[in-house]
Amino acid sequence: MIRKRPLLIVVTGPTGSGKTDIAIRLARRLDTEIVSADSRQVFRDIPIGTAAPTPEQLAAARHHLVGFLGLDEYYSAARWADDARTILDRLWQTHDSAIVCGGSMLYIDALVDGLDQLPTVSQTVRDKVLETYRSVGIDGITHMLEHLDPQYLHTAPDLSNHKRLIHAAEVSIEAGCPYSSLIGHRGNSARHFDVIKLAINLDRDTLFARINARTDAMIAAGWEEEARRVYHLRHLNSLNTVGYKELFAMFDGTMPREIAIPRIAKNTRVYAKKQLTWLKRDTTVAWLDPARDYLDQALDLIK
RNA sequence: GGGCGAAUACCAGAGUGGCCAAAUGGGGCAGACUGUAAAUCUGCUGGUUUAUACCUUCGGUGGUUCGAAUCCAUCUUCGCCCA
Repeated sequence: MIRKRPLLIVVTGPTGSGKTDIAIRLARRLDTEIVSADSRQVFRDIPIGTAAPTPEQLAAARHHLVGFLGLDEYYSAARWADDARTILDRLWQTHDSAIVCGGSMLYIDALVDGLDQLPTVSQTVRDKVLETYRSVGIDGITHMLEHLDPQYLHTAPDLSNHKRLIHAAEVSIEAGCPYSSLIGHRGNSARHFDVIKLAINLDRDTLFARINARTDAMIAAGWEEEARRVYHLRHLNSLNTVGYKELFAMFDGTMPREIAIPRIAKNTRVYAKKQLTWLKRDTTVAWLDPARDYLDQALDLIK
């Protein structure tokens, strides 16, 4: 297959839908490699709880951006997109295609559609805004934005979301100009590669049954011991994650085991639903039919 | 056989005369999303396509009352206690 432009094949779908297996089959078939698009699998030391590719899977196809970061290291969609681009560009020197596989939809969009250029917020500014939030609450942040970026307050889709308000305030301070003046330009940077997005579409019952079973399997595989080893780091964002939150609460004694384990499965289902909501509005997604062989469909679509 | 208590929406559970289609939690459904996103946030969850509107609900039936999930009678079921 000779292509004028390199091809990026995105394999995505809700958690527990079997993305990794398909990506590996595709990679072997196309003789290429996989870049993981998973905001938690990037971290070291938590492979069980993040359902990271197993050693066997890693041996079956070359994976990138898995388990390479310390739990205390800062990371973001923008950084991931940069890292992914670096790897992909290198890959495309010797391959026509490459695969991105994962369920972190924001990360995938950052790579495919680009993000607006924003300054990286310094720790000083971060602390300052956070201090305001802690002492005055979300009203304090809203008040800051009335001066920093009143426009954002008018257009913000959700004024109850403190994380997003805080982010707008931080960026405005760091950049010295309103956050809203910096965004809205993404997509301007023309891609030099083609993209095909494949998403797995299992029916809800099947997907949820798989998630429930996987939760049990992860526990059986030693998830609790893994979580205990990182318990002392529980305040880190990297561990503000489905599963670890519930296990930590269980270790703390604030949540009984018979509540915690089912809740992990439940919160994973909720997460899967959020991923589906995100994908649903992405009109560029090609949904794979679970009744047919995924690899055949993928290969048909790539032609 | 006798005594007491309880029956509320998918579940648990508040409510004890009008402000109740009924708190709260769980579960479910739907949505938002451009820099820690497996995060964070939002809406709905009796029916009527919309509703500051109407209709049907709080175990069954019958009453009292201008008005009942709330009071009375009775029946049914469940729990506890005494035999």
